[in-house]
Amino acid sequence: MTSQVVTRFAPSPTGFLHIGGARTALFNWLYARGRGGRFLLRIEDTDHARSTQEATQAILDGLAWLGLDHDGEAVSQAARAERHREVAHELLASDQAYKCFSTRDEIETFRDTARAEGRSTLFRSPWRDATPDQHPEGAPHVIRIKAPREGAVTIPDAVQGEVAIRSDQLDDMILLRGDGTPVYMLAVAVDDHDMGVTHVIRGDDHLNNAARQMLIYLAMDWPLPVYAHIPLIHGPDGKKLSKRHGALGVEEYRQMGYPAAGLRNYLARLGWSHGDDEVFTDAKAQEWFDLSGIGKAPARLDFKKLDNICGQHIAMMDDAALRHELQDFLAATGQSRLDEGKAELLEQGMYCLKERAKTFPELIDKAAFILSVRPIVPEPKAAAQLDDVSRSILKELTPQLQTANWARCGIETVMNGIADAHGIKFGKLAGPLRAALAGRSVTPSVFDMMLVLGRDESIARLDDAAHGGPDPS
RNA sequence: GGCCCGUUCGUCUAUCGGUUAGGACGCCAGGUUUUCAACCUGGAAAGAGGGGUUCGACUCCCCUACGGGCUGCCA
Repeated sequence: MTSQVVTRFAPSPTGFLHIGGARTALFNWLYARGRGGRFLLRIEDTDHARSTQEATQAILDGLAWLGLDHDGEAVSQAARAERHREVAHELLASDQAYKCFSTRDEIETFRDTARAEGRSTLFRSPWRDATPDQHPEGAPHVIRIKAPREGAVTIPDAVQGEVAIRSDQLDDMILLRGDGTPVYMLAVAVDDHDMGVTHVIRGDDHLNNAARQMLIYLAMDWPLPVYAHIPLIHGPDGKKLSKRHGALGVEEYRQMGYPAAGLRNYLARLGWSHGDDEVFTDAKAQEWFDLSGIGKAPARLDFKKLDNICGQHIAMMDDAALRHELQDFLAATGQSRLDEGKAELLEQGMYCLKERAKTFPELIDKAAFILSVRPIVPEPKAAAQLDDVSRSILKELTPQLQTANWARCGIETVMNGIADAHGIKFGKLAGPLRAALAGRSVTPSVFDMMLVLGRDESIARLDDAAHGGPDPS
């Protein structure tokens, strides 16, 4: 293999893993994984003031939960400062960068007058063509790149097409600050190159930056990566995603009980499509994902669709896997895990629950009949179903169930028999049975509940209901 | 202000010069049903506006409007 695909996700550790960042990571992951490539992680922690260890951990946790595994250790950008400086000095040596002694005040003044005169505010340093003997001895200075003054830089972008930025829009950006620390643009270009990144897939807020970073590639004579600037995600109102839209961090989605597989699927479809395919596995997503399928317009978050996709994923998930994810969800939300007995029963009953839930809390709610223990205390609505008449029917029912063939058809036969004997339809019986078995008026099928609970537990619950009540005498 | 990017049903999107503009979510109606859900059937619903180019534009070009981004010794 001559050219292995290498992608990367490069978040700055200033907070939790943003849902938009998660999608960027997903796209990079899908692209690399679908091509037998490598997916790298780089923490852009060069801003010491804002970067925190907690944020780094939160990002790592978020990626882990989402199942976006990266290859190798996460790279700390800050730790590579020496290498960034090295490149800056190489550029200086080859006369493609220069020392600039302009002070912040001077630059400020330059911008003010430029603005006042309606000219470009891009700073033009007077030091660009100065010779070393003109440099003030030991004065503080930054190192700037010599950006081309003529022509344009054209970014070949796999999503946006060829985007040309005229040189008069590009200033001699700073490479090394006055204190010698490297600036973001330098660090990104150097790191991407050194890490062998072949495809830079990132938010289109970096589209303009790509031209600046290309300047470094060009000056160093490095081969360019393939750029793919993807549109950002917007809130349901079409505005830039912000706190008022609710959930921003993937951790919040986890807390809400969305399965990671469903979130991956939903996020993948946001801004990317493969014909009419809506619901798919990771394997399919990896197989299908391609830069050419990415759209150019920003997409809005739609929780209704997220719900639906997640519901479908829960429905198609393996019962044992679902059981474990549910336990993890409970633990992650500070709830206690189910004991093994309940968990086992839940797994057995999963077949009649999983097609009814879009999130884990919903699944747990639907599983109330499994999780609750006798005596079942019916909710008001369910209690209303247990009148004297239905109680007496339940009393009749239990002995018959005792000897019934404990299978769907066997139970059904008994139920229909009882209903017939009382000249009612089975539907009339279902309400009281729900109340007795689950204490609720909305439940899965009564047959499924009885099958999952087993003969003894079912009969015990029916007995409880038949003999309970406000005035048994 | 300058530059860059974007604009198909309410939402996610298909279409890559010729289609009754397709699908999905949601919504509405009907059906099935043992409640809810699920499921089945049907329905309403779109090319931002204006100019070109062309035999023919959602599709190509220009303008406008709107939205977003960049324009830092932030990342």
